[in-house]
Amino acid sequence: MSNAGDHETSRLDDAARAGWLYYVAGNTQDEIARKLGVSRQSAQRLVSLAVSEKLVKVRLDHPIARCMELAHGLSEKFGLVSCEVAPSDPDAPAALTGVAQLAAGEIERLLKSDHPKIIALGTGRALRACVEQLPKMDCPQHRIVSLLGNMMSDGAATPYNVVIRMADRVNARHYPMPLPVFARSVEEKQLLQQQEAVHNILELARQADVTYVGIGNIGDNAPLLIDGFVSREETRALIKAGAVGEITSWVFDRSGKLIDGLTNDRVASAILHVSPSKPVIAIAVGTLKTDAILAAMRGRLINGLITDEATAEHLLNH
Amino acid sequence: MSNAGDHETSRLDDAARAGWLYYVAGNTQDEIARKLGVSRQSAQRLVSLAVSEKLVKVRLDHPIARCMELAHGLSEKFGLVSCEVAPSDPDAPAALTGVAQLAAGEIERLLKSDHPKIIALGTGRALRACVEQLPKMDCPQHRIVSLLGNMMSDGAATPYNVVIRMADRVNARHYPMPLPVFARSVEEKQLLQQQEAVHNILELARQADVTYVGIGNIGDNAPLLIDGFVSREETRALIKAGAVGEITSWVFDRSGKLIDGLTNDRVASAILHVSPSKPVIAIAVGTLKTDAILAAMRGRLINGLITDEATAEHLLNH
DNA sequence: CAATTAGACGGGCAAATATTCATTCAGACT
DNA sequence: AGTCTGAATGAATATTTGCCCGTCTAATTG
Repeated sequence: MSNAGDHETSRLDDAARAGWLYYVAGNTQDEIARKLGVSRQSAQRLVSLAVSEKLVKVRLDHPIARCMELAHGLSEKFGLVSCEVAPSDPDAPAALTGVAQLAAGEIERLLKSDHPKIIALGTGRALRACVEQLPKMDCPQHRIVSLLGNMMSDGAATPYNVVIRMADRVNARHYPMPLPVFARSVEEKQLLQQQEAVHNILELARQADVTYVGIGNIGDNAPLLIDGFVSREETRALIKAGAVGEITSWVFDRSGKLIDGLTNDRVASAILHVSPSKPVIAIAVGTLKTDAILAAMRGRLINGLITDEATAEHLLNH
Repeated sequence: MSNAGDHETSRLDDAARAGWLYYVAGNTQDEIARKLGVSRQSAQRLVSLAVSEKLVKVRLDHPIARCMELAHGLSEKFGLVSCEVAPSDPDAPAALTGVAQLAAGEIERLLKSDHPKIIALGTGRALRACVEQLPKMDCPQHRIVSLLGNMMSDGAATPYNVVIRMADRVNARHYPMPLPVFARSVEEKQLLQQQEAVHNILELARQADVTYVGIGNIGDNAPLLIDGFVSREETRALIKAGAVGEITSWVFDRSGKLIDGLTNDRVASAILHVSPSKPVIAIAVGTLKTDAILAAMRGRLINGLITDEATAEHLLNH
């Protein structure tokens, strides 16, 4: 017993020595092997033992480090395939620019690919801000498709038309959806979606390689209400039915399940299709939205998230 | 100006991201390159930037780490070619076993070499304890030579006969010095050293590839006094002449210079020869000895040290 | 506006590191 | 004693990393 213990501790001592020489003194494993009088392989084993035994602790002195940890934590906890957290600007915690730049960077990287991609987009302020950050590019190989109508029910254009703006910037083929966001009735919705053009666009959206969406909360300050898509009475009914958030106007409850009936009967938007190889990434910032974001992640409506530090903190602390 | 600053910070941000992914998340630089959308080379540059900008801090959670730091500090401060620090046992701070094991390990490594080596040894409790830790070995290729006589002036054997004990253990040729430690007079010393055998041994000692010695303090509890080599009056005279320590009975002052006259006139031991390729390593423990050790290092009487944590701390804080 | 120059970039290659695998060795158990 | 087992070892090999160098870009200067 005492022998085994001694043996173990002396091995750990050596591991610590090797770890120190490697990480602190910057020796190569060959040098460590020489100094400790063991073979190079053994030195390597000692170093990796020091790591696996958690003897070496690495810390990163930079605000970004916290963001990386939060992103990692969110990915783990909610099984996301992709998660990025931008530093919050303490002066303007609600500002979108950090997140918008981060998301724009990711999209830009995507667009640089030579392989043709289908990119599906929702709407929303965050997404709009992000598109504004995109540089001029020339990407005729890609296609950008809208997930939801660009009209109000009365035919007016919707305020945050992301697809057209983006296609404009990056010069890609694009497919805005020539529909209202909500049909006036279930029958009208079916009628509209039977049009061949609409059908094709919905099919394209289904095949999208990546999908970026915003997330809206439900309540007095809900985007859907503010932008005039749903009435105050409808909002009340939705809340009563347990609604906490919406993505492309599809309203869902606390567990991320779509609400049956009510406005969802008349939503003309494409339905989301999540799979690990076809990420659906939400861009959403703000503590008001945490319930909606949490629900969307729980219900696997999304499998990717781009947010800011403050929101990420809230999400990890329920 | 603001552009340059922004550029720099965003570069550091990326460096921090890369550093985090590399050191915390354990990604390879290829993966980082893919995730950050840059070339592998750039990812490598970012990681090394994070290191050179001191964004990554490594800490080792193990008592050994402190010892390594102390050893490093001592090497730097006193230009040692070799320095090792053993953890002090808090229960028995004066115990030699930690240091003895460490030194034995180093000697064992040396003995494992196939190249014939000449190893010169002094005496002392520390060295003796160290030799006791050596395992049985078979090293006929090496030679072990004594730096100083193994007799009292009256012909009795000296108490800590290290050479014979060690040669016994490792089965090497050995050369004990058939002399008293101190001659009775300058004339006797010259006479003794003119013997051919003694002359050869001294020459061998001069050529030694490595030399291990103890360090003694001077004073009421000096080994030289306790073991009966010098009298109380001689000790007083030595202290008056500025003596603070001795190595192989050669007495030196605060700055590491050998004392002129007094007992040094009659010392029959070999004189130490220090050079970077022929290290002279002291094995010395105890806060009583710090002055002696400091002096020996200052005067370049030694260029290597094996000690324990507590002593090392004292040495570094003057 | 042209010339110069500092710095970033990526290809290619050598060094360093990680992993696999067959072998050895010490201790446990029959 | 013989045999088994599991850990440790070093050779071989695969992967990863670090660095040099020619090229390119963009900013600065005359």
